[in-house]
Amino acid sequence: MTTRPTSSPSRSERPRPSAADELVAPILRWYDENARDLPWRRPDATPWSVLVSEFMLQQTPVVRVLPVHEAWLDRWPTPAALAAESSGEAVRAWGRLGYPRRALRLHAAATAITEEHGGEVPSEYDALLALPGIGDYTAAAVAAFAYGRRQVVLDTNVRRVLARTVTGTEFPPRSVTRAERDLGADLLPEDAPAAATWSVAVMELGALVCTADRPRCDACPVVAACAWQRAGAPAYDGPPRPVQTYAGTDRQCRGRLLAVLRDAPGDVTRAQLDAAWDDVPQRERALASLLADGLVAARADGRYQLP
DNA sequence: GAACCGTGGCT
DNA sequence: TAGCCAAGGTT
Repeated sequence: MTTRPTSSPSRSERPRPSAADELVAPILRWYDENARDLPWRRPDATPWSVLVSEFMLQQTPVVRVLPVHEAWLDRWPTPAALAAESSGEAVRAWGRLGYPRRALRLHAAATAITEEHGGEVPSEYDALLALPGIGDYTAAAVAAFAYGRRQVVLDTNVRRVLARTVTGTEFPPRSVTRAERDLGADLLPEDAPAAATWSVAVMELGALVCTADRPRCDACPVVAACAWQRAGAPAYDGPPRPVQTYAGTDRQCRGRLLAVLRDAPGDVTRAQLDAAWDDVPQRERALASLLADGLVAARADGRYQLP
């Protein structure tokens, strides 16, 4: 940390002159005392374990990921082990985590890692980003958490914490903005390992304390410095968030059809699939999309199976 | 940028 | 109850 003279131009240009000093150290201390003991955070966790966790954690709560992640690593301890099996086995092992295309992409990523990276999970952001199913967040997260690289990690937790503590709004913008990236880069500690710890610490604070609804501000290590709290915790006044309907949608229909395949030991008949959903046009549409996605395979004998 | 892609727990 | 939310990515 550096001490800036009060007359420094850089100080007057910043809305919160010492945001880094006020936030980083307290949050690191808080994390040291409050971090959950998660398998993919342990010292002996492999980059593959971290990668698998990041795929599974996309839009899925930790508690549901834990048992599937453990079984997955037991069965496929390396990318090559997964790549050696059919993608259908990955879809089956994915269970009910949701968004089963992630299982397909994880299998594809394992194949690419095996064939193009000698079986080792890449440590470079760009190489990770080029893998199937890996976008900006996951590439940064794996580089930081598996390899200790210095990366700006912006997930929904980090964005919400920064929106509140620094920007003073209850929620971040709908999509990541340049301002958020700049802020993330500003706050990131210079030292690479410290930067990685900072990133996971902010994520943890967002997951456990600075939650989307009913944040536990009484337990927050930076409540005194929080711009949102200082402003009186004004209610969110941005555009309404789109309601995510589910019942009766194609997504639910796809889920029902895939569950039939997942729960069957081998292949299934068309009649078995038909029994899972009444609306015929919707069922046809859903099955066609599952086939197009590669989540279901049609057999020559008219039956269906996982790929 | 918007739409789409699962699932289950909570309030 | 029904909306809301959970470590996003792809098209």
